[in-house]
Amino acid sequence: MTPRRSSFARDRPEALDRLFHALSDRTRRRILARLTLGPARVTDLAAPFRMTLPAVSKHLRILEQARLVSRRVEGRVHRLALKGSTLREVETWLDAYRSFWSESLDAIDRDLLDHPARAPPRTRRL
Amino acid sequence: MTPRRSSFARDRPEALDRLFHALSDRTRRRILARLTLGPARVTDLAAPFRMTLPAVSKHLRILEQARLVSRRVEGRVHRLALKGSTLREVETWLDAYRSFWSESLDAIDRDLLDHPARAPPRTRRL
DNA sequence: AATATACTTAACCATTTGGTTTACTATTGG
DNA sequence: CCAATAGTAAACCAAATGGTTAAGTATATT
Repeated sequence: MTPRRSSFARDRPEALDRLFHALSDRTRRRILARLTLGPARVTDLAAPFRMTLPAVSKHLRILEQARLVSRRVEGRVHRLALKGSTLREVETWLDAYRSFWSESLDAIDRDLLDHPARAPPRTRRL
Repeated sequence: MTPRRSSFARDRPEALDRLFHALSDRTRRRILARLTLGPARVTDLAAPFRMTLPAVSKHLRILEQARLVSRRVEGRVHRLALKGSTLREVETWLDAYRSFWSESLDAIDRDLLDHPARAPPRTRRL
């Protein structure tokens, strides 16, 4: 078993993987927040951070590969801009789960109501 | 700014970090999708996957620590359930960016309109 | 032409991740 | 009591992550 498949299940980190992974780092989220104010150069984006420029450069590449930012090279300056449209993909993914938080109960609670385990079977009030 | 901080910025992976990281794995997203159908036991959740039970167990722990699933131990069975309410936190985070995709243009395009670099300054049509 | 500026690339490192196998700890059922 | 079942824990491993320093490549500036 485990048919062909070079190594593990991490062959090609599909789009959502890259997207969520890009968002899972606080530095990268701060960069995105900064970019809501408008496009910026790499040096400017790096300024607020205590890390070196190459470190920020890597973060930007990750954001770029996740399609969360776009890059325009103008001479020696790289101008980064937010690609808000990609965040809509997160929203789209979330859509499938929206009903699970617009309902007032989490699944576990619903389950409790359906099959009360040892709790008194009276209607939950309060 | 950025008060004492022992080593790097990875002291305590704050809630959003854990949340997005939990979502950045395809296996974990599939588990969440499965849980929209209702609570399930570990073995059942593991069944569709080609990995071992301990591997799934680890994924579940990550989802649990991200507060995306809740666990109820009933005898020797662990019953996992979706905690939809946590996904609302992702939605809340996304709120700050909503205007950037409801507008028809990405930031880079807006910037092009504001400060046309070398492109002809005529109104973009098409 | 020479220097400064704006970045990236490369090589390296410690830690984390996602998987494995091999124990181990409950519970449940015969 | 004994065996099967449901799951975690521990030890290990290769690969990825997030950072560093040092070097390299263009483009501006003087």
